[in-house]
Amino acid sequence: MPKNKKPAGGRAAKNFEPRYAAKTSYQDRKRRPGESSAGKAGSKSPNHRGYRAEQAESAPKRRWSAQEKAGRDEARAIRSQDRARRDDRGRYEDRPRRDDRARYEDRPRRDDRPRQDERRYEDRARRDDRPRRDERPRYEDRPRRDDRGRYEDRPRRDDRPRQDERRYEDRARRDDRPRRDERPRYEDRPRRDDRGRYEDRARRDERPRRDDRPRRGDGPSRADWTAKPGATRAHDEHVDVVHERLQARAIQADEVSGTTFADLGLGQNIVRTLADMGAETPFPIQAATVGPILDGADVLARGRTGSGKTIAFGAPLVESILRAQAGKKREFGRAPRALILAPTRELALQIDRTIQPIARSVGLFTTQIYGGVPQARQVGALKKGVDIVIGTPGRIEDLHEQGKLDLSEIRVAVLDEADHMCELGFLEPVQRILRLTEDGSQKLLFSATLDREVAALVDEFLVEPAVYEVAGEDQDSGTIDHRVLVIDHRQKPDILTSLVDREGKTLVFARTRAYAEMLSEQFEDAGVPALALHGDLNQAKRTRNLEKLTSGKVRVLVATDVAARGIHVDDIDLVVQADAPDEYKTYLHRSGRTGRAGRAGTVVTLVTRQRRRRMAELLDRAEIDAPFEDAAVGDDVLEELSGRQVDPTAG
DNA sequence: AAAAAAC
Repeated sequence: MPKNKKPAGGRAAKNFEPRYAAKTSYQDRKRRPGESSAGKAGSKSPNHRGYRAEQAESAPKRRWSAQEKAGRDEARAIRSQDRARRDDRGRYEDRPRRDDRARYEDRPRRDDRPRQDERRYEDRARRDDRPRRDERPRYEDRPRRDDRGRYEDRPRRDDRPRQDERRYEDRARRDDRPRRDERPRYEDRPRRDDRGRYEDRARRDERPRRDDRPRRGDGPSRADWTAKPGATRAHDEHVDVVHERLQARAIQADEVSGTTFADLGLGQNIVRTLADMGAETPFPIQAATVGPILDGADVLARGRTGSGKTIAFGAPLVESILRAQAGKKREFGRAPRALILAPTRELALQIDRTIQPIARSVGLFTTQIYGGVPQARQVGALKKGVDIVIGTPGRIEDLHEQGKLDLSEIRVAVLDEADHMCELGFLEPVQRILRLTEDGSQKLLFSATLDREVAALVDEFLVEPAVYEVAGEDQDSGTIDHRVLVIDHRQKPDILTSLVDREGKTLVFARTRAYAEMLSEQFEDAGVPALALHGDLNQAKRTRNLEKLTSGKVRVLVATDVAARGIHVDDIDLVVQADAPDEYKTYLHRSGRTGRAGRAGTVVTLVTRQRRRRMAELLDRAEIDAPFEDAAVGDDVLEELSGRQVDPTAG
């Protein structure tokens, strides 16, 4: 394949230069240890091979000590290893041809120059011809570090706002920047007043309070949880902060039934590709958001897990970019026009798998930009030019800082799992990235759990955003059967093994990487093939293990919350939470790995007696009804949940 | 507190 040859040739060509440069290090070999490190303060400990007594610094030239010889031999050994390694790089064929070199006869005669190993120190340029060692500025006399521009004296950082401290208020005023009017105005759309506008959302106090609704048990009220956002309990326990829900314009499912993707404004090629992917007619969330996105509005959308959010933003995004590019040539090395940010690499990869075919159907290119894999391919794609970048914040910032990713022409930016992207650790990189996009770029925020947590981004980046959701589509109305097993802690391993020993695909969630790893090994040992998915694995393994679950080569995957959000595997029919989640949102996302696109699924959460109440509170916040039942090893409930036949004669 | 996210 010429494709393979090209990079190889390129590498060889590149190596050509450094090999000549390598001569320098060959010359280095003539140096003796004493000189090469002249002036440097040797090791202070007498037993160290680099040890040089203080007075050696100024002492007259003398013979090599045994110690120095040993040091020299060792240095030689290291250098010859280096040489061997060098040889591994440049291929023999690529090295300078023999004919290019001076012919043997023409080279200095053997006798004219000492052989490498015979060359003696004395044969080198005479001391007198060179600056004498003692005449050279001594290390001590060289400009002191302190004499150079001191860090403190350099232009103060404080003179300009630090990147992460730069506040929205300090930025160019909106009015000073290109007007948003260049985009199709959202106002021109019909039914504008029907929208739940962000600004108009019902104020907290005006809405029915959550505690007015039927509650399970007597846990702290929602008001208690939200009264002081971020407040901590007496001990260092994590607090499941419940953010105010955004009021949305609820799309009635029947309101959009009968609508087609074409009706929504998508072009023929895209519609056909969607159909090929199995999306014949739009899901409600898609019917709700495609129009506004095509109109250029900033959109917040909440759609139940597995409700088709990726297409809801992906298809109109491709259509928008296509329209904006209309009539323009596809330039080599063009800057990307759309950016999709995701919280995990797996999710970024998966989004690309959905969007790439849609984009390609109209001649647009996508690329994944995420960490854990070599940059070269990603940079190569960017050099050729892509239209849509899909990735995770770290690598995107990295490539931007390296000048390899130009974000200045991004006109549509999407945050998938937007509320998660607003959490500690994600928010700031996301803000920095969004600030790099084109002024007035369209922002789309999607999540199954979209709440006021995204306020930090909404207030800075979104203009008159509308919130959409599908009426009656909260998590509890879905196709998922929620169960809580109250167990004895000591039986947990056996109960887990019993649950996962089944036919269907099972996703097990563990709180830590170590426990996820441990559980997968435990299942293996018990004869249930299982793999792990967590951040301690290299990306190749992560990708492979998830793929093995998708393809069915393994039916049990034990994961940390890296797999909690967005990951779509068609037919996971059981989710087991080996550790109960800390946050109601985590519960919703984890459980959303099953019951995708209307399928049935079961979520089993294991809790100990002590955690019972906390779990009840969490489920209350998640607005999920789940029966609690005691379970022990061998109980029928384990058989039932795992889908194994319960023996009717067993009583 | 853990997990994720860059080399």
